Order: sequence, then structure tokens, then C-alpha cells
Amino acid sequence: MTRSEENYLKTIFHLGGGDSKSITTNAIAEQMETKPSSVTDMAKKLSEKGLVDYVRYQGVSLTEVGVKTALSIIRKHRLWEVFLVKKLDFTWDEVHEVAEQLEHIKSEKLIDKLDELLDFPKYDPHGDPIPTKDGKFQERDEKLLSEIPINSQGVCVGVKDSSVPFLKFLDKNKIALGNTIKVLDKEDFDNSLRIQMEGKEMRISHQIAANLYVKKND
Amino acid sequence: MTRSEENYLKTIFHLGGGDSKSITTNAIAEQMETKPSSVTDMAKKLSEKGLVDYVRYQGVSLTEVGVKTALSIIRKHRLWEVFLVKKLDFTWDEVHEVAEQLEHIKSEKLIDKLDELLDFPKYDPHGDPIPTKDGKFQERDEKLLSEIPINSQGVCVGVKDSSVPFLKFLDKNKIALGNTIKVLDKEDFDNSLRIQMEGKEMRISHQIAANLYVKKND
DNA sequence: ATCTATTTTTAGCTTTGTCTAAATTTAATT
DNA sequence: AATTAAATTTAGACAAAGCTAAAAATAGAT
Repeated sequence: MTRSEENYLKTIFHLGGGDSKSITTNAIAEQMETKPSSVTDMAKKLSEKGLVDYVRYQGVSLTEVGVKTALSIIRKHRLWEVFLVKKLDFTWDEVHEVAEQLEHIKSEKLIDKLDELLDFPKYDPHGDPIPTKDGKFQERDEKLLSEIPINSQGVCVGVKDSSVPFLKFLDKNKIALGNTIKVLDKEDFDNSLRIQMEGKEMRISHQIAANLYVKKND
Repeated sequence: MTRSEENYLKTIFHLGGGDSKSITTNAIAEQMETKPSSVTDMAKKLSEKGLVDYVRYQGVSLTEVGVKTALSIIRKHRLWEVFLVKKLDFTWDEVHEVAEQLEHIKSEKLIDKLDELLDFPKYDPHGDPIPTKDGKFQERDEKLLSEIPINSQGVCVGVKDSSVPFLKFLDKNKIALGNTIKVLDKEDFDNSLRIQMEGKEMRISHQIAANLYVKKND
């Protein structure tokens, strides 16, 4: 497993190729900021190795082994993210880049012991679930804040967009995972929301609400 | 800085190329288990980049920048080794391989914070000094156990050979860093030593004694 | 000082992962 | 059903890092 192969598997998984859905070379190329022709080359290679099913001109999807491999990389990525935040005081907008490197370190013992050190966390700093050693996901019934009705409330449990600018915006506005948010009102005109959070009232745009996951509790 | 370039710098440093001593391509090739011709190629490349001084047929030595770079990699390697032992319960014979991977992770913040988490350790699990952030070494006046006179004693502070078999041998014989060792007698015939360690008497071969560093205290 | 034996370099080839440009296939539209 | 636009693949090239085999330089021995 080269680093590059691992990155392809991870990307294909994130684009939905784990559910035997075909992902186009174009989509993969765009996501990875590379060229479709390079993706084609790698598709053949991964197909040879039995990690993806590849049909010319149709795209790729992960095989069972491919899914398992992708999950193990995602597991490593997210565990390292937790480590960086919990043990080394990184902020949630700083962890991704470093975890992209750390996820490729090869040592089963390392990752098992890291998991133990962190007390077997279930979610990473962005609220994304950490697959277990045997590749299981803990699903959670979460909804986008933009999709829950007026007067209902929930706990903020994750972000959909985990780009640095969005995360910094959330920090600046004191929106953090764990906060309870209540939808007071929605504005028809621009779909913005009036919310109550930790005692304070504020207005957020639809774009923000559409990137925050909440777990409803009423 | 590619991974490969970093490995070359580290090797050259370990072979003494930091003291403007010329290291032959052959020596480097042997150490790295590669071919002399490959070393020549890399020597040119590193020379281009100003990291080594290279004279055809004479060998390479590190420039000032080269030394600084090598030390920063060695610093990372040794800090990760401490992390693995102190935080993840690795044994001292397991850490090298994983640290070889971790040393190439690029993030200044990561290594600074790791240093802090570990409480700014001065030595790695094998007793090798950890360079400071600004590339200083803490020297220690240590001697090989094989070189101290009869009836003197010292604390075991490091190993010269840190191969897995040697480290496992030491574990098996309860020889650990921190132990106080007294030389009771030397055998002329095979240069083996009779020593007293932590109350017990034992005999060790010259080869063992020549790979243990002690700090004399009488 | 010359001649070997050894060391080191050069030249040319291989693999991995990428790219560009051209060719091909698919899909959409009339 | 034919044509065109878009997506995808192929072919050929390149850089990095390595290798082998041949050539060149050095060092040691006479």
C-alpha cells in the first residue's frame, strides 16, 4: 500500500464509493486536485490489486477489501486528530493537515495504543465518527441545523464542512460542539435563522446552518 | 526536503559527516543498504541544494545547513521514541522502526508540543541525547563499560548498539539504563568482565561491555 | 614509476506517479 | 438516427529514486 494508493481509497470512500456506487474519474480528480488521466492510471492499478471495481468509462467503486482499507485509514486520521487536540492543544482547524501525514504511518500497535491512550474516542474533533478496529461505524441520528423545524432544539454534534475558514468562523462566534441550539425563527427571504445558543440569541445564514449537525432532543 | 534526502542527511551525520569529515559513498551505501551509484546521484542533488559539500571521488560532508537539518530530524526521531515508550508502552526495541516513519512528519508545532508533552526529555530510550530546538547537543562524559578500570563503577546511561537482539539480550539479563554497575574483574583470556549490578554478580562478554555506556561516579 | 585492485562515477534503464495532448467513448440534443 | 459536446482513456513524456554494467579515478604494492 503506497501513500498515494491510500489517498485514492480514502477519497473514493468519501465520495460515496463504499456503497458500490460508481465514482467518476473526474469527480476523484477534482477532489484530489489532480488530472482525470492520472486517476485512470490509478484506477487500473487498484483494480489489479482487488481494491476497487473499475469499468472503463463508468468509474470505480470500492470492493469489500477496499472499504476495509479505507476505513482503517480514516480511523487512523481521526484518532490522530483527537490526539492532536486532546494531548497537544491543537485547535480543530489545525489538525487536518498534520493528520493527513500521520494517517500513513504503518504500525498496528501504534494505532491500538493511541486509541487506548485517548480512551477509545468515538468521534473526532469535528464530530465525525471514528471507525472501530474491525471497521464498524457508530451511526448517530443527526440532522443539519437547517433542516429542523422552528422551536425544536438540539445539541451541536458535528460540522459538515470542516474547512479552516468555516471552523474559524465558528470559533469567532462561540459556536462549539456540545452547545445546545434552539431554532427560534426562519427568514423566508434568505433562509437565515434566528437561534438561541447558550443563553444568547443570534442570527446565522442558511449556509452556516446547512453545515452544522445537531442531535435533536425535543 | 524529500523523505529520501532526509534519510541521507541523517545517515551522513551518523557516520561523522557533521565534523566536516568526508564520508565515502561506499560507507553511506553500506549503511543505507543501497548502491554506491545511487549515493553518488543523491550526493550531487544534496550538493546542489547546499546541504553537503561534495567532491568527486572524495566523498561528502555536511554543510552548516546540512548539520542543522540532520539534527532536526534526529531530534524528531528521538522525541518520537520517547513518546512511544512513555505514552504508548512500547519497549525500547520496538521504537526505532516506527520512529523512522514518524521523524518525517512535517509540522513544527507538532514537535514543539510533543516535546512539551514529554516534559522536554534530554535523552531517548537508548540513552542517546536529544538535540534541542536550536540544534544543540547535551554532551555527557560517558565511557564504554569495557574501558573503565577494575573496581570503578558507574551508572548505565546508554547503549552503543541499539539493535533489537542486543536490546532484548539486555532485557533478558535485567540490564537497564539507570542501573549501577561495578567492574569486579577482567579476564585476560577473552576480555570478559565480572560485574556487580543491583546486588547481583554476573559475567558479561567483552562484546556486551563494549556496547554499554556508563557514567563513572568514582 | 608503473601496475593492479578497489572505489567511485557515468550512462542508460526501471518503476511510480504524475502530466499533456490526442483519440475514443458516452451522453445529450436535435 | 445523426451530430455534437463532454467525459474518459490512451499514448507518450517527465521527475524522483533506484538499479546494473561499463568506464574512470584513486590508492596500494611492487
